[in-house]
Amino acid sequence: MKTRNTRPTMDDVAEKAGVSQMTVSRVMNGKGYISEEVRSRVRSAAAEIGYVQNRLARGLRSEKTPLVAVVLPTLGNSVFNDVLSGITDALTQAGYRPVFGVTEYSEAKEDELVRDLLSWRPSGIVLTGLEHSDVTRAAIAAAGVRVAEIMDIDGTPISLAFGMSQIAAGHATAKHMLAQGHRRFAYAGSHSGRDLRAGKRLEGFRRTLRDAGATLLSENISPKPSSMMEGRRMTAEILSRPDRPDAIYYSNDDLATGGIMHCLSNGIRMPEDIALAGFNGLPFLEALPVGLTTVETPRYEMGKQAGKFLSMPETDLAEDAGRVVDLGFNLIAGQTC
Amino acid sequence: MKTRNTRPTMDDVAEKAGVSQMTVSRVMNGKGYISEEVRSRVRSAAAEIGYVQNRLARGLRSEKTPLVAVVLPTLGNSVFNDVLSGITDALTQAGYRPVFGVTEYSEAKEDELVRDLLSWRPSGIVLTGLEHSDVTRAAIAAAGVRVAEIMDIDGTPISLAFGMSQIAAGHATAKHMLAQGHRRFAYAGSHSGRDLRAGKRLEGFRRTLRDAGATLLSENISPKPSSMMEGRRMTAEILSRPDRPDAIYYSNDDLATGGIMHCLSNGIRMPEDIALAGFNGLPFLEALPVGLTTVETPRYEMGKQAGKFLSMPETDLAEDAGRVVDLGFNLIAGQTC
DNA sequence: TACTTATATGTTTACGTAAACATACTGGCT
DNA sequence: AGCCAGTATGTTTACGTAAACATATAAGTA
Repeated sequence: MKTRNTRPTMDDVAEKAGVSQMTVSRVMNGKGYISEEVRSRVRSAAAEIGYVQNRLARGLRSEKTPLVAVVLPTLGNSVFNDVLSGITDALTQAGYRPVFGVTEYSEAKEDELVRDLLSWRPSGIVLTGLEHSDVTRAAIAAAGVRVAEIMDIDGTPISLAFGMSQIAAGHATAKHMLAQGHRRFAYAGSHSGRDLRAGKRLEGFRRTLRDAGATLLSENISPKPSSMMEGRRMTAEILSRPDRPDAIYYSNDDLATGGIMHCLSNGIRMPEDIALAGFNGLPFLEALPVGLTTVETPRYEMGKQAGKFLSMPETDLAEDAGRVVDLGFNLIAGQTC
Repeated sequence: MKTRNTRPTMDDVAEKAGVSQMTVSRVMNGKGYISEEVRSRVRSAAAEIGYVQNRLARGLRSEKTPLVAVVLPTLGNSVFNDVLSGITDALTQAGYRPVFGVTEYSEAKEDELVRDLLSWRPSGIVLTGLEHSDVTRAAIAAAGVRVAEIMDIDGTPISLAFGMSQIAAGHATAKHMLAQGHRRFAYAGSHSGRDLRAGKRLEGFRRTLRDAGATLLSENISPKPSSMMEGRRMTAEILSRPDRPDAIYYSNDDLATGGIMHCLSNGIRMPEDIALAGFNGLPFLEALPVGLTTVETPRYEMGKQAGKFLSMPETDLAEDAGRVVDLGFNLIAGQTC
């Protein structure tokens, strides 16, 4: 008799139920033929001794796990909260679990993180954006996991991307601002410009201004993470310069909201004195005294669809390779421009 | 010779480097004595064939994993984004990874989720709040994992809790509102009242009103998740009743912000016509036209400390058992009461 | 009747790793 | 010279599970 003080295993359940370990395995996983009588005997034996399966052993033996690695740049922006929420909902529904980490917009950290997450032998991985190092690409290819890239569709995905065109969003914003008669622009971004999606929006924005003959006076990039306070500070600084713009494009709503705060506190009229535009379409904007012009994005949906894709029973990946699912965006014309 | 098309293992690295598998293991984990020469040979062999360790096998053999299970009620509230962010930061620093799931404020789902997460043999688990079923308690005890409970300290933790007194927060808010001369109150909550922390705040609030002889006219609980829109709707409804309160206590800032929106849209003055108070102290409140009276909580810090605790090298758990770390809160007196 | 087929269970083995237990070679110290 | 401690490696084994391959009984079919 074994008086181990380790956690009960299938062998313990088997002994208790008077069957073989394999029979217990079959009952637990609902595979193969099991008589009702044995099934219930095993079930109650398991319950009685408090058996909990060991996923490590299961994953090792079966060479697959119900894990999906999730790589996000940050949790400091509620955008990724929505994305993660979508992913989690979809995965949970299918019995999968997310394991995740944040890169803080650093490629080196992404490499490291992806490598680490792959060591759990997940069946899928969610990456943010389409730009990834060769190291990461190689590691993913070698691991043979399903991949979903989210947020961006301007480029060639490894497998399938769920997102929207960041360039088009920048373009749309510029077009809207130009249509309101603004000609002298400034840009305000954060994270030292390491946010590549923001960079693409700026690219689309810049190009559209150039085509229209308008000027982008300055591109202001803070090394800090984005926040309302930082947006406020940056706005104050931009507006204090001799070469004053008549419109500011922010890389996101947090910064832009800081801009609104600065203007309200200083009696600067929007859009007469200065026009502002943000990006994301966060819910709290509705409660602001001034409606911010912004671009609403299907964040939850991106996560949801990516999660669904990764938790789908094996479909033919080849046919999806390089494809893109454009979930679109929605320019919301507010009162700031 | 083995021409497998599976992923490379330590055996493959060992063969390539001309050493034993155990030596590879030692190099990878930096344990035991290894000569510089062999170390570099193994390293380059591993890099060359793209070896990635198998954490499942490692965890199975060593009977421990660098995983921490995280159980949150929802991701639909940015509060838990901050908490998760703190947890993730602390864990990542220590080389741990979070695996998580959401309960949607359901005890049954918590039981199921905890059981599932424990099957990964995590070394620790983060739970939200102090109320857990016997099933969950038993499973955790049997698993022998370290436990950190967050958000709440009103009760007896399984091991160690990082949070603040929800009851005291409700009390403080009531005290503040009473001091402003309000006497007739209404409460607005969400999630069908399944949010137990909100329940405790209400309890503290209710008790304080009673002690002061003030009346709580109605407790309005929406079955929906909290959101600004729902708060707005509820506020409209509460204010349309014959028995009109002169103050509303909301279970959180989202609902309260909806209240502000309703008042602003309908020319209802705050606090003259109606006083409002929320809970959480979310950053976006700073950008609202009216400063909401609320209670700011150390969300990130709760997560951070919980994560740190769980990723600490084995400390004596017994001495911590049942202890509580009160991270406090901060009542912010705004313009709404 | 013999022979398939469906049902129900058992036995053996391998998944990749690290713990436990060898083994062997160095150099310094008695 | 003999011995011990430190350094550097190897061999065997077990972690808990499920795949692969038996085996056995009952029921249906040629």
